[in-house]
Parts: sequence; C-alpha cells; structure tokens
Amino acid sequence: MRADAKKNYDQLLSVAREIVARDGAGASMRDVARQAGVGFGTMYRHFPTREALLEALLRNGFDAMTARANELEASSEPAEALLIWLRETVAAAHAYSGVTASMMAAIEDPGSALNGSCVAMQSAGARLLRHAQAAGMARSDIDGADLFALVGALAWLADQHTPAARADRLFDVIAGAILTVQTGVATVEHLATS
Amino acid sequence: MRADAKKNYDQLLSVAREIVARDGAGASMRDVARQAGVGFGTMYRHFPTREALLEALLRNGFDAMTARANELEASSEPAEALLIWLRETVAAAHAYSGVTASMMAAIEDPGSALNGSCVAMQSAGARLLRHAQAAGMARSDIDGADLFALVGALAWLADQHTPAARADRLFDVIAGAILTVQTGVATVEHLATS
DNA sequence: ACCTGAACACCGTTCAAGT
DNA sequence: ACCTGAACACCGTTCAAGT
Repeated sequence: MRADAKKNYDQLLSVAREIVARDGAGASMRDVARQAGVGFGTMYRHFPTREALLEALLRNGFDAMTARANELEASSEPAEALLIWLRETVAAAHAYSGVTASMMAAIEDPGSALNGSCVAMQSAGARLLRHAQAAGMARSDIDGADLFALVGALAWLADQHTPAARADRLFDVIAGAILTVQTGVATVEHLATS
Repeated sequence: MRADAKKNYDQLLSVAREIVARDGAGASMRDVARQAGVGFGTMYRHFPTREALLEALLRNGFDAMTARANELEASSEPAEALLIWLRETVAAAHAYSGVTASMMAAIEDPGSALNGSCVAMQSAGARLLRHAQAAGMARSDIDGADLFALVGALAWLADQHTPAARADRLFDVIAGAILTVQTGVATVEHLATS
C-alpha cells in the first residue's frame, strides 16, 4: 500500500469510528468520505461495501472478546467466566448501535467480511458455555448459537433507549436463565448490585 | 371524509400492508404511494409521517392483543394466560419485521401516533404478569415494561433469520425465566413441542 | 497505483398549482 | 376538499478522467 493510500485508509477508519458510534450502523457513507476529506471513489476502493467498513471497525473488538474468552477460561470458574464474558460482550456489541443485526446476519453468511470474526467469537463463547454445562452450572439444552443470539438480543435492547437499570435487570433475567447455579463471587445478584 | 379520499385512504393502507410485510418497517414510502396509484402529497395528507402509517397498520393487531389479554385473564390460569399471551404477542409483532424498534420507541414517546395502542397493550400484559406474580407463578422482580422489552427482544430475534426451532427454544428459555412454575396444560415444555 | 467527483438512480418531504 | 407531481435536499454506488 502506498503511503498516501495508507493515510486515507487510516483517516477513513478513524472518522468512521466516530460517525458510526454517533449515528449507528446505518450512518451516511458520504458523510464518512466527506469528513475524512476523501473522494467517494477512494472510500469504495478501500471499503467496497458498508459491511467491509463495519468489519474493519468491529474486528478488533470481536477478536478482543475472543481472546477475553480464552483468558477467562483459564482464570475463572466456568460459571463465573461465562457470566463475565456475557456481560462484557453485550457491552462491546452495544458500543456501536444497530451493529448487532449485522453481526447476526454475518455469522450465517460465509461471504460476509464479518463472518470470520463472528464465527471465532461465537466459538469462543460456545467453549465457555460447554465448560459451564460440563460442570453442571449451565442448562444443557442450549448451544453456542443460542448464546450468540441472546447476546444479540441483549445488545439490541440496550440500543432501544432502555434505561440502564432495566437493561441490567433484563441481563440478570436472561443470564439467570442460562446459569443454573450461583457462583459465589460473581453471581448474577452480585454483578447486578456491583 | 369525501368518498374519493376514503377510497385513497383504504387503498394506501391495503398496499402498505403488503409492502411493509415484505420490506419491513423501513419500506419505501414512494413505493406505497406509487403502488396505490396516488400522488405523494395525497399520501402525506393521510399519513403525515411514516409512523402514522405504521400506526394505522399496527393498531388493529395491538388492540387485538390487548383484548386477547383480557380474554385470557378470564378463561385461563394466571401462568398459562401469561405464557399463551406472550407467545401470541411475539408472533404478532414478528408479522411486520423491524416494527419492534418502532414499538419500543413509541411507548416512551407520548407524541407518537403509536403511543396509545402500545401503552394499552403493555398495560394489558402487565395485568397478566401481576396476576401470575400474585399467584406465585412468576418472578416478582420484573414489571410490565420488562415484559414488553422481552417481547420486543424475542420478536427482534425472530426477525434475524433465526430458524424457527431456535426461536422456539429461545422463547422457552426466556419464558422459563419469567415463570417460576409449570402450569400443567400449557407448560413451556408443552408449548415447545406442540 | 491511486484519487476524484460528475452522473445515475434512487429516497423522504414540501408546496404551488390544479379540480 | 382534496389531489398532483415538480422541486429540493439528500442518499449509495459507479466509472471515465485525471495525477
């Protein structure tokens, strides 16, 4: 990549991060190009679709949640690890509003630029779920895709002007439906009041 | 209303029903006017905002779910009534995809044309919830707004290409988190396999 | 190799002009 | 009273022309 191209790429991404955080996943592409001081064509060269732009924006966060799952797997008890990971993943998905729908679509579409990061993140979550299930601490009739869908639903709820107190309560309701035991340190009740 | 105006109004609504069912809540307004054989201005006269059009489209369904709640309240045991109502309301909300977000927004915005039907429906659901709670059959730490949000989340999930089997399982997970007992005839497990 | 922006086909919404 | 559609200010996307 030529130096000027690299500069445009970085500028585009940095501007997109601001604009998508403000306007959500449906933000104006023209605005991004304009604010980055770059022609529309240049933007389409770097990011041929809106999804390609979202992908570049979200890949880091998704990969971080994948890594976080592995970290928690080593450092915490199964149920606690799952609970902490769920909460952090919902918060991460909520950072860019409207992005959960792209996430749900991408995981079933191998052609999507987001597919890789989504699949990796779902697999990492599924591992935490299986460990909790093996320890008898999570209900055994759900799988990684169910978990992913519930994270999506919680992030969607947080996007809908849901007050934080209600969002927290709904998280507890759903997390409580996944976990079948209290874990001592990081129970649903504990996290709710901390 | 003049006869020609009434005819346009009905035609607009009938066409909108088809188009919104197909393209979701973000469907093209121009398409609706065009397919109805009516000028844009005529459409804006009858429905000044997109929400006004959605309102006319959804009011019947929402009012039906309000009536259904009252009916179930009289005919069924508290937990069973709540469970049946939840399932039917999620299905009704899912009929027009993307509409759940408008629903969530409308209930907090008194200026919205959808506000009335939404509030009435939420109140009816809240009554069913309170009865189940009074009978010790539903968890007591949630309210009508929580219930409404969970219905929205389930309808949203159904909108995201979620396979029916997964959508049913997720309904059971969440319904099971609301209800604290099995009701005999219409348990979560029964409805899941019926 | 890369960048640019006019051009195209759309969109929501308004409002002067018509019957 | 009611209807119409040109007009305005947008949008996503492409592609010939430039450096």
